[in-house]
Amino acid sequence: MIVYTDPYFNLKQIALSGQCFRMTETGSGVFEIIAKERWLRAKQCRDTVVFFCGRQEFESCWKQYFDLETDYGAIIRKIDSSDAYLCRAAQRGKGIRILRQDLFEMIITFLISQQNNIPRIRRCIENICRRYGRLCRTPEGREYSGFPKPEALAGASEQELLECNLGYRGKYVLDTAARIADGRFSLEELQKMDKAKAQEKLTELYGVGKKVAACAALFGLHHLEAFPVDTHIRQAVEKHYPGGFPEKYKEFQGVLQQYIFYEELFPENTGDLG
DNA sequence: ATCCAGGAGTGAC
DNA sequence: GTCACTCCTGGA
Repeated sequence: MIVYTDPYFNLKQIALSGQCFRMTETGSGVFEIIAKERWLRAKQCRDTVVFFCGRQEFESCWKQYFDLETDYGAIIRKIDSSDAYLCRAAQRGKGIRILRQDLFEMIITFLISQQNNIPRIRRCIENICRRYGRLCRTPEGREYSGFPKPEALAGASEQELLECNLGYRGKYVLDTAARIADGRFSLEELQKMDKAKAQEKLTELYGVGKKVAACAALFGLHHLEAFPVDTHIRQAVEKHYPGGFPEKYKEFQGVLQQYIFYEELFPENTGDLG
């Protein structure tokens, strides 16, 4: 087990930030996270997080997953001190980090997220994981399902995906998984691509528009300048930045988007430190 | 009941 | 390029 202390790392805030749908709080401050086919339990108390895993797994997997090498304090210090709204949002959501999640998982996840609510997004994802993901076991022997590989999802039928509760999004997921599985669409190329170009390329996928592409780039490619605009963000930006979101934040505006999102959806005391 | 939720595709103009 | 309409579903 690994003990890690950082004032800019809060599991509860990350869980509420809407970037990870397979992270659940199973007890007070205790979280279980599934990423690809890996499972982790971690417990937070104030600024300290205990990872229930070995040094090797922490170093090779979770340290990177939680982006622990990036200095989020440095990002927050770049916020204009005269911008009271952004300062407050960042202060409240300072424990959020941009997780380095799997690109395919992010594309499918945010395809499902469109015109959808969080509890149902979770259910949809669990459904496809149970049906098409590899069955795995926690160190204690409990079963869980990994996120399906492109080939596994590509082998689904539209009817089956309907049964997984995906609704009209099923055909998007099916076509996208098929194109990635058979190589018509290369995720490897996307990794090497210029950042602006990568988002444009993502929208070539059936069912992927600007918003989903931005989410996939931010959470799956760690392109911090990707700025997903949903209804909440659009309203907040219109209200606080009538001239548009400041250009000076461009290279890390995806992080700021997370702070704004958290501030708008969880104002005041909800979702505070665990 | 109607509306809308963390959108995108399609066709009409 | 910009509408208006539609797509499943469930919760308010």
